Amino acid sequence: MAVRSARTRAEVERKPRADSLRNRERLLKAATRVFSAGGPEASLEAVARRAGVGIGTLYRHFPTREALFEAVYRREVDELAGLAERLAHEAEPIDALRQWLGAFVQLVATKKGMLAALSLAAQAPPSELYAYSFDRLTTALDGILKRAIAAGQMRSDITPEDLLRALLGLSYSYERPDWQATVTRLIGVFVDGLMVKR
Amino acid sequence: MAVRSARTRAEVERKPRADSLRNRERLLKAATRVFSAGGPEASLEAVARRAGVGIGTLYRHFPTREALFEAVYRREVDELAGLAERLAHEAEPIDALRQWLGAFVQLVATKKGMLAALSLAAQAPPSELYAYSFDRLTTALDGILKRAIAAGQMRSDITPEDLLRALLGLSYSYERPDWQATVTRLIGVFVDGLMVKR
DNA sequence: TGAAAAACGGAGGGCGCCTCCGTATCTGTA
DNA sequence: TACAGATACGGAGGCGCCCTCCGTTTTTCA
Repeated sequence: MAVRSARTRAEVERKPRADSLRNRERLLKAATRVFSAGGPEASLEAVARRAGVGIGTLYRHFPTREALFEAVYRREVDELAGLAERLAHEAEPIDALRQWLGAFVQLVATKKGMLAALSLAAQAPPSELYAYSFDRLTTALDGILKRAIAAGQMRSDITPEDLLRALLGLSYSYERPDWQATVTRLIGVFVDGLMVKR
Repeated sequence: MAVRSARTRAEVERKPRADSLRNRERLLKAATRVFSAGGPEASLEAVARRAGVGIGTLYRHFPTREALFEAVYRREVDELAGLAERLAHEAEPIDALRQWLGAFVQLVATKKGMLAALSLAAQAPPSELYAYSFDRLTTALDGILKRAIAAGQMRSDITPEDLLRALLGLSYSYERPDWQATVTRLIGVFVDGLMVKR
């Protein structure tokens, strides 16, 4: 008697192992530094080394380079999306857009890896794993765009995806001397083009 | 006696060896195909294999990936630049610009590697080798821009380099289903933004 | 025709990708 | 506290690519 459980299995969720959590955290920290220094094609083995973890462990936690990227930059993406949502309510549509774009450039200035991450996300659809980042941002942007269009201030044939891609593309000259000014200027031109004539 | 030469050396240019010329040609042909299929990071060993040539030979002819790229796409660049020069004389400035941008997109559609090549050129300055392509295009574009600005049809704070970079960036969503339409639309928006307000 | 110059080609050392599986560690139960 | 099963670890190993180096082959020129 007292043998209460017996088949309790299969539906019982164990809590994640402590070492697993610890390693995941270490990997994220290491990846942040390595990507930030070495760009999007930095060596994953270097990440594992820096984390003090076997390469197998890295791959178990993050099956693809993309997955690791996304995990590293998810927080940034969330913030960016949150800002868009806030601006959609608090500012005039066109201003909201300009402010958000400015914030984006600002962010890229400090977290260069993010641009690479999002660009990967924006590329080929095969990267199913990226859905999160890209969706999150386009959805948030959509709020701003819809209002601007409804207010008759912006042309209606540009989707949030278009805008995001354009933004990513235009930002791609980062890594040059005066890039930030240049990119800001280019984005300004683009926004001017978005505004309804007159 | 009869020993006429003796120190004739050092200033005498021999004609290039026939096999060298032949191999160079083969490599260019192979590279064109391989880059076009595999994108900018295609394997150089694959190029050598396809050319039926040793890897050492490839490296002797083209010491860097960039050098090979440039050699492959130099002809295209020249054509593009030539078109810009012609358009600068034959068309209304803004039209000339639109036509040239359209031609660019068209070209990228068939020679995808070119986009990668030019993008590399537009990146970090270290790539001395790219100077040619980038200079050639910006110079040619400058003709169109100058006229448009002089005619009071275009804002004056955008340089040819800016425009080229923007073009490259905006084109970067190629490799997706409907990219050509999208890119054309985005470029259209950008040009609208370039035009002097009303 | 033969010697010197030029070019060839691929082996080899290094590195990164990713998989696979024997071993070590942790968790829940009694 | 002890132990069995579940879970995670780690790195060796196979593969491909990068690039260099040098012994061998081919071509040129006199």
